[in-house]
Amino acid sequence: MGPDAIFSGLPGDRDTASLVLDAAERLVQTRGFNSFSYADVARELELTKAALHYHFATKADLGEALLERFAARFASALDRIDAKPARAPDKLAAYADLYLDVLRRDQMCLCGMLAAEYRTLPERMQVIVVRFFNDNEAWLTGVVERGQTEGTIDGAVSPHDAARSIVAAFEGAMLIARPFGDVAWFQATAATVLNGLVSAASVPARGQ
Amino acid sequence: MGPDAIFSGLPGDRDTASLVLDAAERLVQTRGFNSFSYADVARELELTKAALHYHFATKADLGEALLERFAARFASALDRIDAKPARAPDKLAAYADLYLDVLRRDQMCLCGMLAAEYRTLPERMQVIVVRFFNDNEAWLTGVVERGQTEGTIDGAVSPHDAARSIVAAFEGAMLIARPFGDVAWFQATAATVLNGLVSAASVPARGQ
DNA sequence: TTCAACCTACCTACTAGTAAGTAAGAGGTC
DNA sequence: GACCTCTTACTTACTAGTAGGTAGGTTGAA
Repeated sequence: MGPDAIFSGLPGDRDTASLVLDAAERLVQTRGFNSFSYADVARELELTKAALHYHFATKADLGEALLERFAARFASALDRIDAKPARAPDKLAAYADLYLDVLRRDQMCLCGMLAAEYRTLPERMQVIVVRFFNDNEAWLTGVVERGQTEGTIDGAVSPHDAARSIVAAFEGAMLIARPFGDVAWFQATAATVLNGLVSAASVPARGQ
Repeated sequence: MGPDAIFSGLPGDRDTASLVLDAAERLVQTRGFNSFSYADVARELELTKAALHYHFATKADLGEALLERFAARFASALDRIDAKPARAPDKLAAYADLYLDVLRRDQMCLCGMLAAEYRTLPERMQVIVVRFFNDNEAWLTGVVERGQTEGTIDGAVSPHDAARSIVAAFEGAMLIARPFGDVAWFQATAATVLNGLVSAASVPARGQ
């Protein structure tokens, strides 16, 4: 479904700046922002550290560019889900697949990783991380609301709370599934959470 | 309820090794394992780095000791919950309070933080982190099972899956609530998740 | 007098970041 | 089409500072 690499930037552009962002992104999502260095990226791209500083003067600039690109790509992934006519549970499943794609590459969600490191991040990066979670919450709230209107989502839960529990569960499931090296851990947990939100009326039996 | 500081080691012992662990623990839970240094701890305790190396020869040793102490303290916190006669939903609420206590200090769960940094950790630390999540899962599975037997937890969900969704949601909620600087974010999300597991039969109305 | 618990003084490796220089090319002018 | 200027995308060689870690000496109490 949809083009691959929605979360992680597989090289579409071939210009150096994009390649730097690609490498840095992968490093952040596997090791963390504080646990990779310009030297790591330089080695990988067979450039010098100074060349990287030419494109991104400081590590904070690099991090910011990373987040901006990620936010744009993520927003368009949500747009793509919105574009298809589907009922809420299917949209939520598609949303889960975004996470799953990242986890399959043994990576953590970029903003999830940066949330852990939050207190050590440059201020402008902090702002974008918070915005990411806000946007997710808003998008999910909308999906849940429409699901309740169409009768596919349990009407007893507040859409806002439901949205929060989805982001929290998905981020947490990713965080934990990665040390376990177990993609199925994420899948089962995500399914359980989403199942709990599905309207009893719209499902014949709730047994597994 | 219960003694304070179940997650974080407020100084009970006054010996240097414990004080080092206390300081390191707080630093890990706010900044991460790779984002604090022996120099940070030394400065705080007004010691030299060499003195720290006397107590914990390497940073890996320090991290391991940190995890062992944390695991022991966490296990005894779970024992304390088990000791009180209470129904499953109350035990799960008490479990949520363990997380809440940490978050109130603007800290991340130790193992949650280390899960994010997993790929950069010394091998022996990795093993303990995974064990922590396994133990949590096992304990929660037991609570959910007993809850289903006593009729307080919805019987339709597999206890194992329910347990996983609880750990995931709590860790994720903590991860996200911290950048928001909003303890209520965690509380609302945790309540939503737990509410979703409570048996419909045991609750008169499910509205908020 | 022994020994735990330090300290001084260091080391090597790495961190982000900078200064100064350069090869290759674009764009305009005569 | 030859010359000049300016830009892009780097390089080499460096800085100050920090990382974890160590060798060897000091101190005070049992």
